Amino acid sequence: MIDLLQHGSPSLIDLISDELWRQLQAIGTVERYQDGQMIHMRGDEKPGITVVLDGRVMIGLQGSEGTFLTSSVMGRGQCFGEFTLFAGLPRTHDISAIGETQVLQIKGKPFLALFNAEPSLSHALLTINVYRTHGLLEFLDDLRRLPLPVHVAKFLLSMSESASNKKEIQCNQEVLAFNFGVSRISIGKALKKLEATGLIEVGYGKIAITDHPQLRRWVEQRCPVSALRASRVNSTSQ
Amino acid sequence: MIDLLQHGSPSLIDLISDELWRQLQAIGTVERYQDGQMIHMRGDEKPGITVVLDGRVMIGLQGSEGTFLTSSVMGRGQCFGEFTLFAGLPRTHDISAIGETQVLQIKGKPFLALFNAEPSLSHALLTINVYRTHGLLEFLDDLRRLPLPVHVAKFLLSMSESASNKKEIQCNQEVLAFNFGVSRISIGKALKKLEATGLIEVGYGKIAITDHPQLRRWVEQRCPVSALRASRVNSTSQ
DNA sequence: GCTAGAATGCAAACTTTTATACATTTGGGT
DNA sequence: ACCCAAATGTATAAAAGTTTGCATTCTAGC
Repeated sequence: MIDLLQHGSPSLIDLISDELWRQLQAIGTVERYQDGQMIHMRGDEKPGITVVLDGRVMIGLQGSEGTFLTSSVMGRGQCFGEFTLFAGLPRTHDISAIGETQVLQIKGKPFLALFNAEPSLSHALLTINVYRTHGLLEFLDDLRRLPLPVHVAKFLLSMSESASNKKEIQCNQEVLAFNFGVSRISIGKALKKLEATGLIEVGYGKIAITDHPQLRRWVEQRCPVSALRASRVNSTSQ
Repeated sequence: MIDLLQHGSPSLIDLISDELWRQLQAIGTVERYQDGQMIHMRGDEKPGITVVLDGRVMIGLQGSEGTFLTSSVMGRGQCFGEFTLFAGLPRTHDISAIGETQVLQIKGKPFLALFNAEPSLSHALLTINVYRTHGLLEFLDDLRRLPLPVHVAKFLLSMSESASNKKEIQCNQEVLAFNFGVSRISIGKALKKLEATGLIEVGYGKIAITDHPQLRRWVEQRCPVSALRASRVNSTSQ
């Protein structure tokens, strides 16, 4: 799954202890949603944290006539809503379910109470947000500095690391194009260019990385700084 | 000052109590740097938080040919280094002083101790990072969706709010161009277009907003959520 | 197997952006 | 008041990206 917020950032469930996770579940309520159902709407005033338990949620903005512009997609363990809690502002995005989805909904007050009592929870939240900030900054940097094919290659590498199948990334070119803010045609050209090196293979709704280490080297040679970071995620949980 | 990380996000000093600020100062050490002096280097392993006390710091990457590519500039009250603490990775950027600069350097261990004992500190840090994430996401969204002149206008508006002088933004076109990832020429054209509306005035190393509310309306007319491009980029399921 | 819908490939005309080069303007410093 | 480096304006060719339209390929579902 292609995503700017999620990619590279660890999940809340992975970052906290089983005990703390149980506590969170105790103060929250499980909600079930059908495919396409709205979970939150832009402008909602109720602050709270949501954790995806099962399925996926789509974060974006509802356009006119049912069109939806996605900013982010989150899967199991990912959480969102921190902005309503820590910035004290209403929801900035619409959030809806992809497929049958279960989420844990935790209201602002009980969450903050636990947050104040459990440093490991704030530690985990901070870790997530620090990774998100960092990932976004780096993506933006690359957007400004790298030619499209190189940037795409780098992104594919980093996606493949958090994917279930390391060799193959499940995404169509249109979604990819939107992430990079360019047209499908441009992405197509960039992918063709990469394919010509023999390091990736463009499929139908998927992209395969045929030679991982070689592609990494190819990207590193083309980055102005040796900017490809090791993706070592050591959860500093206590 | 033009900056993606800082703009819109509150400063640490503003977010915490005087008492907590004193405690932070007690466990940190004040360091002084001359203009251009290095404060941290990419790759440094020492984790810690730094708070700018006076002057400014430049966060960026040393390019291949001795050039410095700025990612961010931070002023009094802003803090950085959370990534070294909460992601457990070495410094990802070079950081150097702009002008005579004082910073409060707090080592990882004492900071985390205070962090664990004081929920208001973690609350403040989270607030900062949540704002940063949000600001970056929105900027990225605008980059993909808005024509350059509209995006520039929106950015100028948001900059002017955190500027010392609300009517005038101190920045040259080259810096602006880098922030948007386009050439100086493109920014120049966009600014000329905006100037033609009479809502801003382009000066030498500065941009003046002549009619704040009118410019705001001008931007809103051109990027309402309801009028987003009706592209079928994202279907409800994959 | 078929088939329909989705995804991709491709080409031509086009718009936008870039790079380059140079002229002009500005404003701080001596 | 002058000088000069920095910032901006402008022009043109080249490169990159977009739009449009349609052909082709793939795959899930019957």
